[in-house]
Amino acid sequence: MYNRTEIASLLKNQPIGEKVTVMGWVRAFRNNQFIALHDGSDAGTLQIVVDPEKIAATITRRIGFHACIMVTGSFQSSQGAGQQFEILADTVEILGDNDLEKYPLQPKRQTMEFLRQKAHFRMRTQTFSAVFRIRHAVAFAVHKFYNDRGFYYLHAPIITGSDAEGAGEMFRVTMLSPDKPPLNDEGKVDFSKDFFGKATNLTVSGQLQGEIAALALGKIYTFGPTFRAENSNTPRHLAEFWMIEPEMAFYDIIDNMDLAEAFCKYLIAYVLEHNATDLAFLDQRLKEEEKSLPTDKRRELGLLEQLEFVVNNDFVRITYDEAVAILMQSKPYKKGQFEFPVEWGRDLQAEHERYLVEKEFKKPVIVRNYPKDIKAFYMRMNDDDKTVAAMDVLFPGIGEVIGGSQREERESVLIDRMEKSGIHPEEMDWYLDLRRFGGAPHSGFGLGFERMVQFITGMGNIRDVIPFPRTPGNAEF
RNA sequence: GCCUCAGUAGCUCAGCCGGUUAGAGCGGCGGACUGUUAAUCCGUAGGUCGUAGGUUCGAGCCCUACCUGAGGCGCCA
Repeated sequence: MYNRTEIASLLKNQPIGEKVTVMGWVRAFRNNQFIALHDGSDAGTLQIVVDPEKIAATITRRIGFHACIMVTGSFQSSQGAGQQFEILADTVEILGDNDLEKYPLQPKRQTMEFLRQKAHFRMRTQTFSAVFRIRHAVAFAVHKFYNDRGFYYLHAPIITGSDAEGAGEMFRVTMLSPDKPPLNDEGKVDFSKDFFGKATNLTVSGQLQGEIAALALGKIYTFGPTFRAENSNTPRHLAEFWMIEPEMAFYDIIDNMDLAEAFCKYLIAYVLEHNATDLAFLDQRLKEEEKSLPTDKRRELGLLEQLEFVVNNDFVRITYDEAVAILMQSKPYKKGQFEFPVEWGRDLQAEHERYLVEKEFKKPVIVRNYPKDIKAFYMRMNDDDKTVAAMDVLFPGIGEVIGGSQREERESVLIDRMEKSGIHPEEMDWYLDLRRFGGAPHSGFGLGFERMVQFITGMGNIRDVIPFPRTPGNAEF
């Protein structure tokens, strides 16, 4: 076995004077003498000092950018100013040469677009290793948050047979021949001959299954991949993304909003506490990037300042009615600068949401009680008979990070809403059963995992916070 | 799906009104360097100008189509 020590452990335990072995990749080799080595265990690098009298030139010649090496030597306080510790190398062994004439990465700033094409190498960069360490931390914090509050982790199915989830275009799952599928009497594809005996798709939401569980276990959450076959080409959409969907019995829309706000703040606070070095690097990266922008296009708050601000301030809570009233009083509305009309009954457009979050309140905003006609059938009808108990959490920069609602628990109202939405109640009999037999008031929401990671890391494009992005026309790796 | 912009060396870009042999920085390669921190210094090799047509005496530059990428919008998380 390898008797090696991780860099993170050395920096923590500081075994001054001890002989240690480290393995990792070269980030820089300066003055033919100083190696900056990283092994993924820590955001930073460890300096290795090479004495040319101890290490042969045949070895030092091969110490290049991102070459993999093993070093044995003594751990010491550093004489240089840039770092606290270093290893004085006794031996250096090349574990993996790197042919720099062919290697695409370079020790310099490279664009996200270029690195995205090299997804098998991009995690080696400081930016992406920081992003993916934080992605891990957020995922872990999700489980910790719910576990600590008595929620059960429910594994919703990836392949589903229900076609009424209503959250967007679905990817079909089939084993039928694409050339000659079996046809029924009407000349249409006969999915009864397919693997599952019916048409099946990749899930667009675990909510409906979540409701089943919540009405037995009380409080549950799902956390898994979700698929949307929408032709969405934006920096905020993926065809395959991860979603967290808590569902709670005996929660009304206000309880639901309280949980959503606490959840967002917890995730951010967790990363602030556990990934300070990574965040500091990303904060700096963002500041550098914004230097090239005109002053009015720069963020008002730095990344760290913004995260602290969100954790330490209450989200603004307004109703849809209030949102429309505020927008109608706004300068851009009066000057005719909005592209889309503001009118009760129309959905809020991205430009309207951005005005509320970034100009009017300058903090996260929760809008609730939307007109029934622009929201899904399962959302609970309010007493005014015009709005439903839906809520969206809007974040600066990325827009909607959470969408949720109190669910309609009254069978007759639900059937009425289904019929008006063009959904056949008989196809969702099991869903109606939940109301018929011991139904309970309940609520839930969905949080887009990548959007939250995007907000926390300050990355501009959602494709840069998931290891292998799937978008229209792209499924590499 | 709609709209806008872009594609020139490995990367990031410049290239004037269409006019000789297409440039720079970084990176690579060769060399120097025993305290460097985006190391530095000297030298050097890299190009079918996204693809296919067209206009023209002449196209990196103008026109058309397509491909790819980015941004905005819509759909949403």
